[in-house]
Amino acid sequence: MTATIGHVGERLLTPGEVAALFRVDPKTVTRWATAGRIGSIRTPGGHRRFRESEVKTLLAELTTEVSHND
Amino acid sequence: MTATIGHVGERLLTPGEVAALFRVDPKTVTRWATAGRIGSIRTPGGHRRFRESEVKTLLAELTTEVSHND
DNA sequence: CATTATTAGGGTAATTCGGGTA
DNA sequence: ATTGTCCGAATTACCCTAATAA
Repeated sequence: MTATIGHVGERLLTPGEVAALFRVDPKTVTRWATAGRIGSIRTPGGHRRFRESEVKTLLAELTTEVSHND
Repeated sequence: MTATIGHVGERLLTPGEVAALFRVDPKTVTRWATAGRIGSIRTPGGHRRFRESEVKTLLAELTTEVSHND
């Protein structure tokens, strides 16, 4: 059975995975997190993890950017 | 409120469950315990168990939320 | 008692961090 | 202002076998 852990049970992505989705360097993803443009969860060791749902939302917003061309 | 029950009855999580929450390898959770970054209980056989409340608290403390308003 | 999955160990790659720079 | 890269240091991931858990 899968434990129902509310908001904490969100699927998480590594910096490298997020970077691959956006086609940017992992360091850039780190900067987005530092700048507060994307939420992040830190491991006790200091590495970042990102919410898959939030990443997908940001990716969807990129598609919307196309309409700026008028 | 409940009388002085302390930590008795606390739900315990396995290394694999904690690892899934942080999106890390179970071995990494073991290192956290060894390094004293997270408290752990030992089964008579030597396997580690973690307090759910402590894990959730840790997750909450290391989480950065972001409001997407531009 | 037998089976399957998970964990403990240890060792070695791969990733990430942080700062500084282009 | 944003991103990419170089660096050293730290953290994490994957490999194995034996033991524990359920």
